[in-house]
Amino acid sequence: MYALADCNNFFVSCERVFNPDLIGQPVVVLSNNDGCAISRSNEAKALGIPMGCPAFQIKNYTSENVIMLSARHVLYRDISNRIMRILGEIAIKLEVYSVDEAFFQLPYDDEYQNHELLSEIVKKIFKFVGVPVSIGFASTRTLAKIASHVAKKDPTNLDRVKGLTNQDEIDSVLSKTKIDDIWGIGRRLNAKLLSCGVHYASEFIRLPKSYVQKIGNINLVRTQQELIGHDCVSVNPVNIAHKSIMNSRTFGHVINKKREICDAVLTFAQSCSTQLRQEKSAALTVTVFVYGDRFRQDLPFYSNSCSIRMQSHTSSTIEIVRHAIQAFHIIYKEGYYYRKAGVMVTDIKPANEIQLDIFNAEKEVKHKKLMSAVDIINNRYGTKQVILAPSLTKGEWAPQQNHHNLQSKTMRFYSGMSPRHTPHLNHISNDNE
DNA sequence: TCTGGGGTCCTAGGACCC
DNA sequence: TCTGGGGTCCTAGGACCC
Repeated sequence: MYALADCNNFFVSCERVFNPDLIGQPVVVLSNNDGCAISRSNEAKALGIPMGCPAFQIKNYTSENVIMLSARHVLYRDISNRIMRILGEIAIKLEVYSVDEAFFQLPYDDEYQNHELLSEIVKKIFKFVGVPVSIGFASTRTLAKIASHVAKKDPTNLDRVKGLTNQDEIDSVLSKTKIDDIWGIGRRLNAKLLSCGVHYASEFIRLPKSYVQKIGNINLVRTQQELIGHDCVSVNPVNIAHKSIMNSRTFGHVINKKREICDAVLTFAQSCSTQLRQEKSAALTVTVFVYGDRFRQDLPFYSNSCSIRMQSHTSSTIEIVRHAIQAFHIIYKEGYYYRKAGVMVTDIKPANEIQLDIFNAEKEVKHKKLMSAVDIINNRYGTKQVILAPSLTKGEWAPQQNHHNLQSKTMRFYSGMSPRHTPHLNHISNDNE
């Protein structure tokens, strides 16, 4: 039996932990740059505000005053960790799937016993963390996901736990589950399946395997098998090293000054390097991309990307930044306005599997020592205490975050954490750099 | 005026090999 | 005039997830 624990309206629920005045109000949490809605309270959903709704359009949905908040991902991560720890007390093979979701296996064969156990854990999480969680369980992860959906949506389900173990009940739920509510079926496959006359999960599971493979690919076949009850989808545990690491931002406004965009690229490259070292990994390829403003009709649009393969795998900030800047100079075009840029590192390997480059061995050893000193200082005194000198500019590109949840008293619980999560502002405010 | 960020996997097609 | 069969690897693009 797999269970899926899913936090309800997670980011909004986190904000409510710190500001109970938000309870009962229509609240949305906005993406970086205060761009669009990424989490909505039930009240906001009831007003018809869709996921991803641009912030400036929210008022079109209602005359009511919707509370909009800038996201604070550091805070959400911290609350997520607390919830995962509590789940870990009962879970067998906990798989943290995202910041607000985790799969795990259950200890009992008996549905009633499992239900009781999960009901207790839901209560415990709400008592100790303050975030409402729904849990579904079934014989496969895909069915567990549907069960958790049922647990969340059913108002008569007071303990927010739902088991889908009885075949008649599974059939009944699948006959009411629209195909785009199935985990693994997104916008495109939904459209394709609808055009084939398939509307509900119950219809989807009756399609011949070969036909499903033709419409989609092997993954869609797996999804179908999971709904039938064959366990064949797995999730990547969150603690294994990434295969790619990306850092990118939409700027607060369009920028046409090369120096400023380069400054952003430099910052992103530094973040990628730091994360690589945290994961004890090293990358071979650095990719930089720049992007215009796709919504501005009055400006010519330009976007491009460039990948550079370095001499050897590395996690050295100096090497990665150097190549990122090189790539940036290749794709930057004078005369255009830019709205977004990013850096990605790929071809990642564990650092201990890297062969020392015979021609650069001395430099690599030096960089390694320097980087570990930098990491020690930044870990002890706060991130970005030591950065590369060229990045000491004003950060014109910094995203906007203008909607604060002003609860300074409770925020002291989280001292040392940047409430606004605008990394660049942190280091310009430190004169002793 | 204002539209996010960060990941994974699969497949088709091209280049290249013998 | 006639031009095979079978592999591998890489990449871009498309799909999905939160």
